[in-house]
Amino acid sequence: MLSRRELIIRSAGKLFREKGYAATSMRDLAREVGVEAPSLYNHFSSKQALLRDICFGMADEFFQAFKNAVENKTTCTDKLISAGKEHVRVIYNHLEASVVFFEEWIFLEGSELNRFKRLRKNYQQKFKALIEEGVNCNEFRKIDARVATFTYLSSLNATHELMMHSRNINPDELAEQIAEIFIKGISRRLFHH
Amino acid sequence: MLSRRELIIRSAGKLFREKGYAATSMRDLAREVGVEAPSLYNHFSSKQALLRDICFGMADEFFQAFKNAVENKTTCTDKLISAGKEHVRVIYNHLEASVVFFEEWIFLEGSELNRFKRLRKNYQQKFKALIEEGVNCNEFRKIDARVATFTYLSSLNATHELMMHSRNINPDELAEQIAEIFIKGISRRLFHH
DNA sequence: GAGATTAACTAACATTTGTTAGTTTTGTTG
DNA sequence: CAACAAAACTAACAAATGTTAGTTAATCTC
Repeated sequence: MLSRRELIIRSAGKLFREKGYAATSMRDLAREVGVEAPSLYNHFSSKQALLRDICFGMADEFFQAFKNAVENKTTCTDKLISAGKEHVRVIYNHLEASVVFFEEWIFLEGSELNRFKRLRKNYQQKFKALIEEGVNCNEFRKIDARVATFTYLSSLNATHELMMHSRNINPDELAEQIAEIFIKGISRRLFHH
Repeated sequence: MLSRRELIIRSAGKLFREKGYAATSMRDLAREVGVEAPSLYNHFSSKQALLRDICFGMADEFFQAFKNAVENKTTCTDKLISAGKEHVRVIYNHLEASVVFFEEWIFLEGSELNRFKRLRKNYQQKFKALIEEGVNCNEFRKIDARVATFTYLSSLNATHELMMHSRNINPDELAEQIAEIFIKGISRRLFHH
């Protein structure tokens, strides 16, 4: 059973994704939940608080997934593939919220905005570190780690668009294919993996 | 010299990128231009018309750039690299408007929204066709062209974020690096190109 | 079943929104 | 300089916004 609070968050995620945070009114959200707008304030202190919960909730998910992904893996290649898979799996499991996480975080206000940016940078940094390590130990070619990180993550992030439009896509396979292209692209030898 | 109309479009691009279409008011835009809000209506019939001009103007740019990119190129590899470079160059030359093109088009209304989606699909199709051709003539591995297209384009599109934050990046070099990773990733032999 | 908590409701608020009407200023052309 | 067009202005509109106040219904605890 879905708690009231959970239902509101989920509905907010749906609407924020469809119409964007700014274009979604509390009355829109209330209609979706099946309630009058002021009732929402019994569960959340503000519209901003809803966005905050979604964005930072998703941040937690991504960090947790990364942690699980890399443990028990040895090579940078394996770690990057696994992290990519887990990343896409999080998106798949939270299709609506993850779009909010990717595209609506700009509407976070004040210190929360900065906190969010810091978290995001931190997460990217984890991927970058793996790539740099791979370069240093000759697992990968001498590439610009910044550009490579960026290339990999933007491909992974964009999967939400694919999965949104055809829900029966297998996220593991999708991530696998992206990872394969990327890893081959930065590897020393072909058929390395 | 910047025509009045041009100045308004450019300011709208800047604000739509910074705050999003929905969260940018005509009064915000007027302040940016240095004028009162109703004066804007001497140049544009509505807020929506501004968005329309930006989005479809950018679509033209991308299509034109692609056309220029592939002519006089023979292999699929060369075409894909060149198209990638031109694509990133368009983004670089219109940093603000291109972000609007990528992220704010959802606020297009009615038939314009559908027309835009069609254009976008059409453009992606051009890349996909190149990749499929490359697979058929054994230039590339047997990969899923849909996923590969998607991987390449999302990396290219995301460059706006990088270039926005450090304007002195060389767009050609950036595109070159991304293309190199991607092409190696889908090629038959390493050091093929 | 009394009392207390939770969560819904209605009514209303001050602002902000895109846009129109009508008027005045500015700049160009004969 | 007269005439005209372009583009600015002020005032105002109806609608929508996030949120608060105050109240009532439902649910749980003892």
